[in-house]
Formats: sequence, structure tokens, C-alpha cells
Amino acid sequence: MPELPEVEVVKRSLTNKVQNLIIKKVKIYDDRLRYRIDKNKLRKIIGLRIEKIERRSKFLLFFLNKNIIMLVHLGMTGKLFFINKKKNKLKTSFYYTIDNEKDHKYDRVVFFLNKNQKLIYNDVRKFGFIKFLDKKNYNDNLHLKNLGPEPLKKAFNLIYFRQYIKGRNRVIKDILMDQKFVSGIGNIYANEILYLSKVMPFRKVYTLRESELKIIIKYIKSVLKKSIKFGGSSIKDFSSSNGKKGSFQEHFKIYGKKDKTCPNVNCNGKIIKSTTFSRATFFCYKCQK
DNA sequence: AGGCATGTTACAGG
DNA sequence: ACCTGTAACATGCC
Repeated sequence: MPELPEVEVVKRSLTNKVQNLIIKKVKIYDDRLRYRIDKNKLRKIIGLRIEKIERRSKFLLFFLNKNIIMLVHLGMTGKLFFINKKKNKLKTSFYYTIDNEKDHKYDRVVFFLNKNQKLIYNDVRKFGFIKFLDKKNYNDNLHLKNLGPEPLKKAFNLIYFRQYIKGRNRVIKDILMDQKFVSGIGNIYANEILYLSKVMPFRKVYTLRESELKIIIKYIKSVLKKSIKFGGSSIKDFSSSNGKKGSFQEHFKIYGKKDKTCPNVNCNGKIIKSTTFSRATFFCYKCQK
């Protein structure tokens, strides 16, 4: 589930819970994530305090004391659970509910914190990972060094957009999902943004008019912000529900709506799904040009 | 059974 | 060296 809004929601919900807590112990149930967890480095974080959490693109950076950063990526199915035993009830750090055994089937790493509290890294598909970086040069890290600007910051603007696409022979949807262009947009939000912008996903970037670039930027910012406000999107995860779940999926215009009628009231077209390029692509022939 | 799924990276070819 | 597209990773669900 995690694109920028979901990761931002995780960061916000987790910050007030784990900030200033000490990592007392770590238990690994499965270290074969996307990268095998470095146990030597893992040993060194015992006793360290979580100073703050930051988000960069879809990555979470846990700043620990002693100049160590724990870099976490959720991949496709990674989740972080925060559990407060004191309340005798499992609590989520995110918008997933974990109140039964089944939810713990894919726990991979458990961080034991003060006062019987735990932070759990859970990941069905194991596309996510946990790495430890040195604070001094963490920006040179493989995963962070080539990231484009944050879409919600001022540096991501029309001048940058125009400059980046100059001389490029790619379609707009691929560019939006290209983390070197802008960081944090994935397949779901790329579909939503282009529908709202009334731009066909497979338009080559050199055919886009200035006015269209402006509209795309506008919707990139507004869609991501709105999703954060709604707690991100929780799709395929409706099992139980006394924890906080995101609800932005209820506001999807087009993602996952194959064969449904276009949400534009002045249009009775059907939403098309294509998988012939860049993952599942949804669009309306009538509304998007 | 086969296809599909929210992501990233290594690699091949131009 | 840069640009682009594709395969691969692991697992569950429809």
C-alpha cells in the first residue's frame, strides 16, 4: 500500500509513540527481506534511543543516537505495528488493525522498547527492507542519492518539470512514477493524478502543453495532500476494523474501476484498464486527452 | 491454473 | 556515460 501518503501517515502516527523510546532488544523471525538484515549492525542499535522519524520519498528514516539511522522501506506489503501492552490490547501504529494471531503471521522483526512496548516490522511479500546507515553520509546511500524532489515541496514546480522532461522520450505516467523525477508517487496516485488532470497516461512528455504541466503539478500536490488528510489508502485490507484505517480509497476516481462508468457527470464513458505498459493503467477515453 | 498485485533495482541494449 | 525498457524478487488472492 505504501506510496508517499501512506508512508507519511505511518511516520506521523508513529512519531509520538516511539520518539525518545529506547530499543531494548530486537528479535528476528525472518531476516530474508529484500536484503538480508545485517546482524552486526543490528546488534549496535541495542540501547539506542529513537530521536525522530523522517520520511524521504517512500522511505522512513529512524534517527537513533550515536549517529545511526535505521532506514526502512515497506516495499509492497510492509507494515509497522506499534503495540502497547499496558493497555492490554494491541494497538496499531498505522491504519491496520492487529488484534488477532493471523495479523502476526508475517511479523519479520520485533523491536522491544521501553515499558513492554513493541515496534513490529511485518511484511507478507518481503519486498521491503531495513538497513542501518551512518548519519554522516547517509544521503550518499544507494536508495537515497538519486531521489528527485519531494512533490509537496516548492522545489517541485513548473520550472523543474519543464527542465526535467526536456529531450526525454517517455510517457507521462512513467515519468510521474520515476523516483528520479519526483519521489513518492506510485501506480495508484499516478492514475488518479492523470485522470484529474485530464491527460492520457501514455502521452509522450514532449507533447504536453505548458497548461497541462501546470495542471499535473497542481493535482500531484492536491491529491497527495488530500490522501494524507484521509489517512492514506487502505486497499485489500478490510479484514477487521477497530484500528485506524486510511479512507482515501473511497475517493479514488479511477484506480481499480475497470468497466465502471466515468465519475465525470458529463461523461458516460467506461473506464478502461490497460496492462500493456507500466502496470495497471486506468483511464477514460473521453475525459483524458 | 494462470494472472495479477501498492515497489525498486540490476542489467541489457541503444 | 546517459537513456529506456524489462525481468526479477516472494507470496497470496481471485
